Amino acid sequence: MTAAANNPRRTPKQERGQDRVDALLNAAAALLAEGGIETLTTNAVAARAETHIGSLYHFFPNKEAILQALSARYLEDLRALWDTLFTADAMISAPTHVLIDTLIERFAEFELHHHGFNALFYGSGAPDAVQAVSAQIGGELIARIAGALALRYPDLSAACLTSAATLMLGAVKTILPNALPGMGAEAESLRYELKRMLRAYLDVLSDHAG
Amino acid sequence: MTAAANNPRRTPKQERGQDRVDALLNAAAALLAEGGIETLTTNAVAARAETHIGSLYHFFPNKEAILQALSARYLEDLRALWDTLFTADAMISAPTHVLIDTLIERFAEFELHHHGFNALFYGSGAPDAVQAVSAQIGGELIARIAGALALRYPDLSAACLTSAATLMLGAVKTILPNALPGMGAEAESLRYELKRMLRAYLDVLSDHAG
Amino acid sequence: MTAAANNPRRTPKQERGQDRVDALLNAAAALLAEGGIETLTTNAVAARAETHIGSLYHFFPNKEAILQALSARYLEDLRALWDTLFTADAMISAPTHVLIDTLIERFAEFELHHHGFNALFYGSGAPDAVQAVSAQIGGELIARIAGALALRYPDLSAACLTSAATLMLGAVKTILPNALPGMGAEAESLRYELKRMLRAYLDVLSDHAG
Amino acid sequence: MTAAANNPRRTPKQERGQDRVDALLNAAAALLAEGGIETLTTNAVAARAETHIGSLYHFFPNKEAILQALSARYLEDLRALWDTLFTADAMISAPTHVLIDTLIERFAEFELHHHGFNALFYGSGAPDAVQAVSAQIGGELIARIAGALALRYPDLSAACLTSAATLMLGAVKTILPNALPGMGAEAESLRYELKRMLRAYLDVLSDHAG
DNA sequence: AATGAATGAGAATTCATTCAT
DNA sequence: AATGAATGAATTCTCATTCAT
Repeated sequence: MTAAANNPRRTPKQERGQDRVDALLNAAAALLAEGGIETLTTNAVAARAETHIGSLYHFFPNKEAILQALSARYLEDLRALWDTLFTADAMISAPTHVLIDTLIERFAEFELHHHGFNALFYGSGAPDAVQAVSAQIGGELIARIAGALALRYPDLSAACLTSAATLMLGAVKTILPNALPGMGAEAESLRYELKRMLRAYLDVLSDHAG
Repeated sequence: MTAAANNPRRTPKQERGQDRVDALLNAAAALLAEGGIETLTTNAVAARAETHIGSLYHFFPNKEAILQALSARYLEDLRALWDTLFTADAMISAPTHVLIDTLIERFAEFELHHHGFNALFYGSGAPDAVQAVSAQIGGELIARIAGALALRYPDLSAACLTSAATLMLGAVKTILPNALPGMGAEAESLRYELKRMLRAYLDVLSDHAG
Repeated sequence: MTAAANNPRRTPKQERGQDRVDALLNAAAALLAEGGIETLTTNAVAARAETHIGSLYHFFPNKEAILQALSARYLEDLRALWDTLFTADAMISAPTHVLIDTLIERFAEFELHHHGFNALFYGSGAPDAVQAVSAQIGGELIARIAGALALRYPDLSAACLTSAATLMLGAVKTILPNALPGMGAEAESLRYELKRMLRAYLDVLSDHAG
Repeated sequence: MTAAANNPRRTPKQERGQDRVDALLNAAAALLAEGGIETLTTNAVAARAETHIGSLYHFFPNKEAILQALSARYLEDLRALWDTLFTADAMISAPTHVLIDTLIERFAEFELHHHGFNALFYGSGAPDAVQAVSAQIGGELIARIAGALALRYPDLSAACLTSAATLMLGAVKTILPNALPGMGAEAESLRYELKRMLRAYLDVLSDHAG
């Protein structure tokens, strides 16, 4: 259960191996999207990836390692997305409503294209393995949000920035999964109000002594 | 077998039964508080309640029923609290910051006094049984929040009120468990920012066409 | 893996339960006798006891606990036997050859009547679980032998007595399983020589400054 | 693929093969010494030898073959040692205490220098594969001890000699691993007593009608 | 009603061995 | 010969639920 123990059992050195790893992660993501962590059993992952339980353990030392690898893949894509959207320039000069719009809409898109991300990131009452992975993603996101806010609101204290980031991420992560495009009128309304709330919050954020 | 049989005034059966049910629910709540849903096994509940697995199934048809009963108990207390705090009068005439303060502080208190409530209500990536129970609590709370908001913002559409309520509850439920009194400076800061966010949101809520 | 964790999961309170426990231990002993620790799988024990794997784990928290319970049963019988044979009187006044004869023959009998004892006690290159149990039995036996020798050779130091006891027990435990009555002429010869060796050793034991 | 092919003097294949075999056997010995037979998995052996599981199965048809090869290597060294120590001359003319001293001290040394030997030879409750290998080593040693004793005690029957050899080897093999130099005072005492026992036994051996 | 034993499907993980490249 | 991915039976252990007493 140590960090070291969860490294991939071995780095696949053959193409076949990398394919398998991908197939396994895709299978895990699909299961996560469909039935949540409850249905994510190692046997199910192997079956879904059309391989065998032994192969799964050839590449991953245990179940948690699968979740971590999946999380790493998500984080990578998330970082790439972030770097595109929230450049220093944008954080300093873009109007608030644009920032918020971008945040919500592009994150919604991300979730639509990354099955399983929700189950992984939004798991609160979940197994420790998921909690850990979720915390890792959350930690990085909070740091990034706080960092971006710092550019825009340079007078705020670090503590205040972190709280604001935590708050904003919390709101997004709780609401967004039920407010994705294509989920109906209620979802649209929710997304709209979520934006209003975040905008209103950012508008008062600088009033703060920090 | 003798003393009891000769005692005409022994505790009525139903009361004994209710005691057992309470003990079982308390046990479930304690387990939930300590180890989350993962550790809430039927055998553990029975053991913790100092009764037997057979007895548990006398009173509850299955595991989910325990969670539902527990949820019902929480809801009862929650309703009582709500009725005290958010009367029509208060919703109409109290200043926004008082409403928000009350909401956050009294809910925080509630959570501190209701072990296991968090695990039950805040479970996202959790077993279906918990999801269902959580949705039930959430549904009622959203209805009440929306109803209360309707008194204060009579021009808003039902859809908008529901979205606002969903949003507010979502923010509270995600942030509060990590922002309870006694959890340190970071928690205080988080609670403070949470209040600011909700206040800012309410302040813009009436700007809406609905 | 702690000692506490290996206590019986619960003390069987119904007759059926104690029967099951006995059946499980007998099954474990039989498997041990027939195929050694290798064949002692929890499923095999349950099957042999004509019960189910779940029942096994109803009574024993894990595999090691089975071995420990079995070991406890053996130890009990062993203690009873020892108390009969090696009274203080016998240790002081019986001729050496009688003591040795008694030791070998009665222990041989014990082994014949306690299937599985060998596999449990004589396991050197075995799983940790067996090592531990074996060490427990060995420790008690060495203490008893040393204690008995102390009565007979009061001038010897504790260290010398312990070494002597270790030595004697080691010789017996290695040789006896291959030298039981009914195993043929070679076995008889071995048993005979074993007695000679132990007698010779006891005869020189008192020559020691200690 | 080029340099090697152009080098007419590259290492002959067999030698490379022998190197691999040696590396594998050393790896097996190391694993045996460190964690016993339990940790000796084929994959672990390959990894430890810095080769691959496929290569292992190039040289050994199965796991048991590794143990047998290792055993053969030990036997070779053991034979060389034996031939040095227990010449016919020594067996006939050396004083008993010198013989016993030599036996114990040189065998102890052997064990210190041959990691894994203990696990292989002293395994009683162990997998069949080990049992077989152990029996092989034991058989040869008993034959040699019996043969050597025959020179010293020409009147004894073959049966008696074999029993005596079995007995002596049994005592040594059980006690010695816990009585090696460098293991502390208790170990010294044990080794001392072991010598006394064997000496006492040899001293009475010739009293026998046989 | 109370007790607690019984059931068995299913979960995670291991490992000797095979085989395609 | 070397590499390392593939295979899958076997193992330990869990837990919701049923049922005999």
